[in-house]
Amino acid sequence: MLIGALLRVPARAIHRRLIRELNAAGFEELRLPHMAVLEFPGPDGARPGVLAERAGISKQAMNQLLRSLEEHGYIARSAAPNSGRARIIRFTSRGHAAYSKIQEVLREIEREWSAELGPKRFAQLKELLRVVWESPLTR
Amino acid sequence: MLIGALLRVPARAIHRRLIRELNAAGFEELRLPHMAVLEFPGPDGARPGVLAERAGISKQAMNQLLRSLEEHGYIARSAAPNSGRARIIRFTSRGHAAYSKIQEVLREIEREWSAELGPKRFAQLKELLRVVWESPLTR
DNA sequence: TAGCATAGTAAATTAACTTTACTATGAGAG
DNA sequence: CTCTCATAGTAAAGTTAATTTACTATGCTA
Repeated sequence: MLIGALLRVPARAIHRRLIRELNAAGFEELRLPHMAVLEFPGPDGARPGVLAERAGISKQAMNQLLRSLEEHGYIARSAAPNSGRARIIRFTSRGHAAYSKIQEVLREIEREWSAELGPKRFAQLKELLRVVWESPLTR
Repeated sequence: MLIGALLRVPARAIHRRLIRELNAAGFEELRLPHMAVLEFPGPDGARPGVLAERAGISKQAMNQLLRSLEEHGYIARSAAPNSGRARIIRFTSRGHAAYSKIQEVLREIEREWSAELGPKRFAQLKELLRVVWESPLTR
């Protein structure tokens, strides 16, 4: 089994479960594409262009996601201080609640994995992934 | 850092690199959605409905991907033996070549990761991911 | 053999992303 | 100072990809 499938399958399982549990928790408008905005480290305080780059989509596509999230009351696009053109994304309270829910589900998933692998091996797994993350490999 | 981001970011990096290198190697029609068909363990010998379930998309969506891949000469949809309605997907030689290219790129990525982490830690990482894979966690 | 479930397909619709195009701001050259 | 050019953000149009709806053909079983 090559590394592609080994990473892809669990990553996708987590993604789908997040959406499912968010929808069940009352955040019904959230679809998979919205996760590009909400996932770690979240949009709060960031600028649209930075979010687009993070997510690996165009600024225009990000703008559509942001507009959608704004219409549904998750975020606000406000003018940045000290700058005429820059914008800053801010969570509304609903946005904060959704983001907290995501964290909560992820922590629950971590508990489950930890139970399955044992705490020691789970910590090892996270540590190895962190090393990969911080290396130039993922850029 | 929670497990979601730790898995998602490298998985996406691999995904994008695969597309990039496939396109550069002459498989120019392949887009990201096609990967749902081509990624491990590949469509060869499988039935459309099974592929759809694997990829987590509807049978209809899978059918569109298969038609697109058929039009571009990667696969053939042939009637399954001993059954009137079932179909079997078969790689053409071009499809085989693309699939081999994917394997090749993945092995190159594994070499890079192995060099970065060291062979021992890389083997550990794969082993831990394999345990996760085989557990009920990813279903 | 009638009724029903399943596999596969297709058309229409909806959703999501890219391409193209524009405005406004800011930075630097002259 | 002001002209030019690069950058941030946005929007509309067009394209691509997905779902929803609907249908045919096959096979099972009551």
